[in-house]
Amino acid sequence: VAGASTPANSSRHANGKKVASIQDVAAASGVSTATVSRVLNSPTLVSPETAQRVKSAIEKLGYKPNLFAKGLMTRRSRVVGIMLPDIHGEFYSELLRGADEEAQRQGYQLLVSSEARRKSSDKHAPSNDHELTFGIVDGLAIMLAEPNPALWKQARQSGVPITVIDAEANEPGVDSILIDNAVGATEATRHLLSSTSPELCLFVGGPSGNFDSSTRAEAFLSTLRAHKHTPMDHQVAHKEYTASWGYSWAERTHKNGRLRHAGVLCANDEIALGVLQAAQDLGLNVPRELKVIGFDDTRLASLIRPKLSSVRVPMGEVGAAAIRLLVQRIENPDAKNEIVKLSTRLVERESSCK
Amino acid sequence: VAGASTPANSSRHANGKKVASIQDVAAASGVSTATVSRVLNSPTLVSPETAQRVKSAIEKLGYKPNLFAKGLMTRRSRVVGIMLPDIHGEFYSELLRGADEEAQRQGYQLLVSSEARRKSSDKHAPSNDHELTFGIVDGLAIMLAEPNPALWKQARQSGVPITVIDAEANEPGVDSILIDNAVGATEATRHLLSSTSPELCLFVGGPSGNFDSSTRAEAFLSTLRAHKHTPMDHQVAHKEYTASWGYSWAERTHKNGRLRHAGVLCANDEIALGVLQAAQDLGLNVPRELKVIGFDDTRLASLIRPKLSSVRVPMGEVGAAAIRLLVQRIENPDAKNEIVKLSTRLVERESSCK
DNA sequence: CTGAAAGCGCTAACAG
DNA sequence: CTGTTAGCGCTTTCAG
Repeated sequence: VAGASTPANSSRHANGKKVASIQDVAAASGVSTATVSRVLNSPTLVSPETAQRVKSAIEKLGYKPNLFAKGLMTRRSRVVGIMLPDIHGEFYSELLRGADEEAQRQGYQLLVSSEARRKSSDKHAPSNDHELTFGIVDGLAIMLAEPNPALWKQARQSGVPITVIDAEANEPGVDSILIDNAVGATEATRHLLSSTSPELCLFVGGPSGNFDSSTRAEAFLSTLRAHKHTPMDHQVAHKEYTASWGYSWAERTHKNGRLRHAGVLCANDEIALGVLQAAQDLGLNVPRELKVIGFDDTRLASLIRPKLSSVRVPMGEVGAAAIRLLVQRIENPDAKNEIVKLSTRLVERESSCK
Repeated sequence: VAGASTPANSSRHANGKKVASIQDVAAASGVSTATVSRVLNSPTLVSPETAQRVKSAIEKLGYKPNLFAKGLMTRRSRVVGIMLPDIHGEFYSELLRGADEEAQRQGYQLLVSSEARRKSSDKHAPSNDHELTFGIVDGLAIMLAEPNPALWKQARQSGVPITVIDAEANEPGVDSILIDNAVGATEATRHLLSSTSPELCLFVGGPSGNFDSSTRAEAFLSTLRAHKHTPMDHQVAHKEYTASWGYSWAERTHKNGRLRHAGVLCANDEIALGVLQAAQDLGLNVPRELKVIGFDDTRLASLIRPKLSSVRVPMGEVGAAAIRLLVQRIENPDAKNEIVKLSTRLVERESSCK
């Protein structure tokens, strides 16, 4: 085994470019492939001199380990997947950023997959899009904003460690990240109640099946009850997470004579923005004649005027926690289940002050 | 080779769970592994009866091909990487969505990596974070919003096909997606000029090194010159892509007596929002006493009041085009270079009308 | 149309 | 500390 200095065994990429393999490095540095492998993976096991020789060969040849071959042995890719209902929007975007940062911190790459993908295609076809996702990742963080048994089943079947965001998984070996919507929603409702009587407090929700939206509505109602008020049907409405829904809701409510002097809690900031705009168009002064509180505390909230009070949801931390738990489980599959509950809190701004 | 119906050769996941291998399927259906492989990859080469038998075995065993082994042979992962300066924000978020949708359409998964990752860690350490990214992906779309030779070099060395977003790569085999900032910026400037004299037109830019921001500024200046005006220094300012920069710029400009009756083109919508808010606080009516145009046409633009005129940049399409070109090149490495230039256009709203 | 056999590039015992 | 050896699970000639 001579210290040949030119790639002998070199292989090639799919596109035809040749790449050095571990064999080439071994040959070039006059050691066995095992030693090269050790230099890379267990440096303590190899003598400094040999290590140095191997390293220069690696450098010279521009050697990059073939991750497929590596993964075939180690059954690890150092890639984690994250599956979200959608990728776009302030909300998911911040979550994704948090996840990406944490993945980076842990030395993992992030494979992103939005569920929106599959919606666009045939809903009924049992698409196997995700098998690919599942196949290569070491673990999967999956956000279930509403019930989705099909997706859940598919994820479980994949066999990789899973972390669930936003829903509680009662299965062994599955960790959960929960958002404590109740705390913030209660705080917000109490804040409204400090200047508005219970019967004038209103909740404008998102999709009725959405976990977050319904938990927020529930907390709103409980708080009203705690204030000796039995909520009436019209005090809670559900539809979607958009400004135009907020706008139309406000118009209609105003027509019914119920908007002036109301205190409105919205299930997200966009809805709140719609309400705010309707108020402006209807000539209602916020906060004097109408108090509005949003949810999520997206950048929007502090950017618009009047500045929107909003319940802060730490989306970045949610994403980070999901990845953190996931990596923990990947590296220690038998650890006991963990549930991280991230709190929310009201950020008071102009739109709700007395 | 009997049709054993229980996994004989079954292997296990990293977490200890056992999984069926192609061998198990072969045994269970009484064929060779080669045939199983053919059923999956070249169905035409195998008789319908055999295929059926194999398929049921696959189904029964819940067999999923091991993508590492597969990749080791095929040198393909069907994963493409996308590397962005940041993940968060309306802008990148929309780009990412477009990329994800296109990847889905093409049957690829999307591995996301923000450059922000590395900034957080030591800037000087020649981090090898990205080797991982590069190692497993079949190709890489990389956005270069400003010069970054180090990253570029690393990407090129990886050997995988590359598509560049926002910068023109003059290297063989590298495709580019360009945003035609000039068209929209010119259109916007002309629009301002229709109601404002050239010396009252102002440009508020983002970071001075940013490609987009400087191209927009350049087009702004050219248009002024085309209108027989020699721009003065104060007519263009650069700093950052934030509302607070827009706000402070507007305050200062007002103090200098140059804001009233001005026509302002901003390098993005957030800056424009800052200008709008300053105008409001300074008691300037928009659009009567001040015209403002943003850039990017993010959701923000149509959400705020007055509604912001803005130059629409089709970020979703940028992301989609990047992935489309990339996949094309992966599947046909020797095709000639392609440059896709996506156009921009002014969307007139309230903030700039006469 | 199907099987046998040869690896892809790497890691991980097991010896020395 | 280092080399030898035996695969990981799959695809792909090459023969039938």
